[in-house]
Amino acid sequence: MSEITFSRALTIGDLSRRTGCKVETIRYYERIGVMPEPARTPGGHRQYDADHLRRLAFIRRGRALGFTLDSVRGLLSFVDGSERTCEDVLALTQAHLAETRRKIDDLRKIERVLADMAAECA
Amino acid sequence: MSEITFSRALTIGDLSRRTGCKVETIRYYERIGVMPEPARTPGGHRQYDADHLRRLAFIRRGRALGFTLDSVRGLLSFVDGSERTCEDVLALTQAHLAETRRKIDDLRKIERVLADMAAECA
DNA sequence: ATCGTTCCTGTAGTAACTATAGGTTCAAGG
DNA sequence: CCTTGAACCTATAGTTACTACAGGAACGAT
Repeated sequence: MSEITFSRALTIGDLSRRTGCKVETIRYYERIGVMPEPARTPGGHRQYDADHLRRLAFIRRGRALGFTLDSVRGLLSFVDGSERTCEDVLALTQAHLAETRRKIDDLRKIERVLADMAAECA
Repeated sequence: MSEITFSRALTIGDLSRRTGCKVETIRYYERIGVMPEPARTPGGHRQYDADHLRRLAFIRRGRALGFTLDSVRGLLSFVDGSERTCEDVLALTQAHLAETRRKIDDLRKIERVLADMAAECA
């Protein structure tokens, strides 16, 4: 239904604006291997597509939530379609699910504290 | 009701075990000023109390959720009872509340992705 | 053709830890 | 009391995950 497509390739600057991720950080992600090397123009400029955009958005979301790059790398390995057994997948997702739920609980606590402070003031 | 008290002071190791924060990190927090300098034994060992424990737990929770130390410092300034106007408090809490809710939404998305993956497997 | 913006590589700096070295203090047991 | 091993101390160097130049080349609109 809502497939994202582009007529032209995205520049690194486009990707940066759409994800809020700094250009230098995108190049850094490529260097350390969490983002794949994209195609290049004859002049050497990087050309990205919708997949790159989705992947980078995923990485950024994970990082903003306190997951380490290594954790994110682990999550991405599902996307990268490596041959894993069902048990592996279940074990990994369960662990991450538990962590994710803990994080939501913690955020709820902070939310409460902040809301209470604001209310006390008003 | 559930006031936390200790008969003896807590060592830095106690604090570390109770919060899951490394000893070195606690000393680092003291150096940069987000944790106050605690009392010392005659021999120079740090002595902590329940307030220190609560503060450190708060810092760790914030950091684990992707807030910067600077953001956490901002949140702590409420606890530190500085004289702020009501407007200041409202503005700061509203900003953080918005961020907190965004983070919860993002975690929900990740939770969904993970749950779907696990379900697909089973 | 030119000109401003954006891109390139490479390197150095920053934030927030984390680990190691070399030495001192504490408290439990003898 | 004295020893002894774990936990503590300071200081410093290393790691992770960016972030910010510097110096130059490519792009696209005029």
